[in-house]
Amino acid sequence: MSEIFEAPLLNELQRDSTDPLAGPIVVRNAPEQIVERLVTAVALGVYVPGQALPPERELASLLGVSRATVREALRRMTDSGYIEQRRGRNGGSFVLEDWRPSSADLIRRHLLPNWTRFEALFDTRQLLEPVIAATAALRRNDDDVAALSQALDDYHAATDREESRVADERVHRAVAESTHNPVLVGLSAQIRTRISLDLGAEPYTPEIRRVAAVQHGLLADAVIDQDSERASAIALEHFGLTEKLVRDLVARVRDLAILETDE
Amino acid sequence: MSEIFEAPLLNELQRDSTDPLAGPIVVRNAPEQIVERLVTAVALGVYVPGQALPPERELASLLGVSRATVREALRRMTDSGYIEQRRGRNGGSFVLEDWRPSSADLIRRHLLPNWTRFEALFDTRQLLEPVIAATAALRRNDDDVAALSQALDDYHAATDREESRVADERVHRAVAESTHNPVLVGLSAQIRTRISLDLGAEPYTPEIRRVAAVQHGLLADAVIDQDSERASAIALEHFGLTEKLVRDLVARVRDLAILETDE
DNA sequence: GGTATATGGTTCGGTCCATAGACCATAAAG
DNA sequence: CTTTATGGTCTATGGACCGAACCATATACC
Repeated sequence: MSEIFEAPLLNELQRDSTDPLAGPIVVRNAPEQIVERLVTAVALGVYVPGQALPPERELASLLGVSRATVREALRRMTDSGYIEQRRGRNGGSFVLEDWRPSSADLIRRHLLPNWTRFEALFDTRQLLEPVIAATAALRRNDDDVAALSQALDDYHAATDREESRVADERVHRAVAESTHNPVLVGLSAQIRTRISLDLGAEPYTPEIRRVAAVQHGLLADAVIDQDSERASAIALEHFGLTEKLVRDLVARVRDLAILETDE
Repeated sequence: MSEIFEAPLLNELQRDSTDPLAGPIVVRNAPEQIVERLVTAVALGVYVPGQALPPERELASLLGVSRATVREALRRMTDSGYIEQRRGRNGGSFVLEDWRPSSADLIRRHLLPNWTRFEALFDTRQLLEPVIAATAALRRNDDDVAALSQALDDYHAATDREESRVADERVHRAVAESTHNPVLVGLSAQIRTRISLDLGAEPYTPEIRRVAAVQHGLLADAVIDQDSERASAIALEHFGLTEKLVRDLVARVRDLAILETDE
């Protein structure tokens, strides 16, 4: 009887949710969704630049979709310059280097128009992550401790920017997973992905990496020590820092945009 | 360049988000989404039993979709027994009474199989709502105070169960909106809707209504007084109460299910 | 009573999306 | 130099959604 309720959980959050009938229905194409998943996978570090995605036939089977549909998704990513497709044996769809457009140009084109949505996202993260950290500290078990330590080690072993970014992602995920609440894990991951994607990774100057490294260590330690208050405080500080960085960055770009003549 | 990123915000949260490639791609039909919106609208009290939804042609234009598609959605809702369609002038799609299947039967069929997802939802709500309440207390302005007072008045003026449920929804929404963060408003509303839908409204025995009424008043007062700690504490207690009620309910039903022979 | 009107009910042709499967082209492995 | 794993191309089929017209019915209004 209620089979028609099997709907996605926390969907359509960009709409003004005060009137459920406002706004058009958008059917999300299969290729569209596939692009989103693949891009997310790269953003989360499942595939790194230079690496090949699974072959088309395998993707089709993994995603329960025809090969033509997978190809359409990959075509769009190729067109947008995010992957490169090579033929022949040992061919495949290879993630390109530097496909994150973390330039002032991107910020002007994408970030400024949607600025209010962004502020809400950052705000939500800063409210949510301390709770997640505190909860993680209260609920973490031995497996979580192991995962946290491992993620931290990887983080410190990271040499270049890309490795560092992937390790960063893993630390935050390990914390979220220590809550043992899949909804929270998903929320945290999606907010991170969204911010990371739109920004072209969080601003990762060497200086930031040093500060973040310390904070990650403190955060993980607090969770391991089951000190929920400290975990919460550190998370608040950590995400407050990244928010401040983005605000500074945007402010600078905005000033630049005012000085320049519009293209 | 980045136009392919214009994707829904917090989507696909039911998937295991550790591997972005796991799980099939599901294209969400237009009718499917329309059903979801209409059902949500009723759950939120935009339309009450006995009332007619907008005419098909108007819905089609509102939702930016063809009339055939709207009709398909309404057909499904009719088939499922949620609305009744009447022809002729003054006809329309009328919300049926008692279409919330808050029976032990529903719980056995729907709630028990998805129990882990449900626990995560409740858990998330209990973690999130105190933060929302506290933030609302810190940020509420005079308009919010007016909205809160109005919602509270409506709540106390409510006579029957249905009115009470609608007013309940409005109180919680007024609190969420006092945070001035649309993402939080959406999250809170969607968690509430989902729980309410799957449960056939939260368990609303007269006794609960009395306790909830008091707590709602305290919550609104705390927000109005800008006392974030009290707001947070009351929210924690309030949602802890509803969670406990559901757990008791389910436990009772589960016991019944064990005693009965399976159909 | 009769007519106008607002609603749901039905039908038809068109377009686009996705599927399934076969086959071609290419480059590397063996 | 053959095999093989990959991407590239084509065609046929089914389904979803659209747009628009037209039918059926019950009420409002004259």
